[in-house]
Amino acid sequence: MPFRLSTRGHYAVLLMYELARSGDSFISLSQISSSQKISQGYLEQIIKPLRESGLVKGRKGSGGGYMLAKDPSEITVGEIVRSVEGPVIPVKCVDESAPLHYCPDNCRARMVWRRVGEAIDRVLDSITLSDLLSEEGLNEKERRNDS
Amino acid sequence: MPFRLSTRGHYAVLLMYELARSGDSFISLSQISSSQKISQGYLEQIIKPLRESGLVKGRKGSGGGYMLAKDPSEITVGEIVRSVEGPVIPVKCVDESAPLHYCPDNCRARMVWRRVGEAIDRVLDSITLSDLLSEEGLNEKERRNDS
DNA sequence: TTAATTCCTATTATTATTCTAGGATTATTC
DNA sequence: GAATAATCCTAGAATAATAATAGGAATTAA
Repeated sequence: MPFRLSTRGHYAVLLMYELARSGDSFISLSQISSSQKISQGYLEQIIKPLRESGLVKGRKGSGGGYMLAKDPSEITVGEIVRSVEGPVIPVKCVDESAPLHYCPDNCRARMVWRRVGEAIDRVLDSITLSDLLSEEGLNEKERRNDS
Repeated sequence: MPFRLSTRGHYAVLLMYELARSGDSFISLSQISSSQKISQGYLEQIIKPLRESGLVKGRKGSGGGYMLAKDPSEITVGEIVRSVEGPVIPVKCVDESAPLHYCPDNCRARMVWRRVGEAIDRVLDSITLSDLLSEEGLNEKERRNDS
């Protein structure tokens, strides 16, 4: 199926949502692993880039864990997904950073893929963790966008 | 990278674009295979669902090949992509057709994935093969959408 | 009848994703 | 200060998805 998000990005959002729910305290991955039924080792790999891009901070040792490094209202789903999966580039031939973007000749459709990527980013960037915390907020936003 | 389109969908659009360019004559896959540098066997697999959903028609035998079954203005990129790759469902837990959509608990983000899928479909369905034939047409549409 | 093509299915090869294993480091708690 | 609980790090195995190949049957035009 086209345009799938791998579990990596999916779990990353879930993970960040759980941290957002817990506010100002450190939560261990083992807690999230057992509550969300996701392998702890996999979570460790997923949270690494989130830490490196300054979205979460970790504390080692007993009683340690992770917590958000910013207010939930300042973290978008787009930042989370791009942090763990890289930029949204539906088709290689629209990758600006790859100078040798080989594409079977005459790919007139490039514009389409570029626009798809922008549309995805627009949705992802319009939703913050605090929107997810209150379903009300999310639905309001939706109503506003659809009108 | 997230939300990627596989070569299957990419090639399908390329293929349909080539057929659209050639108008009312049958074009063989071997021609497209050599001009676009795509394996002919792979093209055969890709064009099968396109034929089954009535977007192209094939003629066997010498001088045979494929041509569009409708006017290019009546074929959208969305129809092509969904025909060869299935529906746009970024994350399993928003798949309506799968009754057992298991999702790690409390997936508040479902709304996000649903909205991403809709945004992708909106872009894909707004562009027809005849839009691709004239770059002008495509750019005009873009200007209209962005304003 | 021959050549060119679609049409069909199974299998292999390649790549990407998901998960596991094992350990090093750091902090807390007893 | 020792035990424990956690992050932090890397390599690799297992699994799944994607891309490509192979070999042929059926059909049509020349």
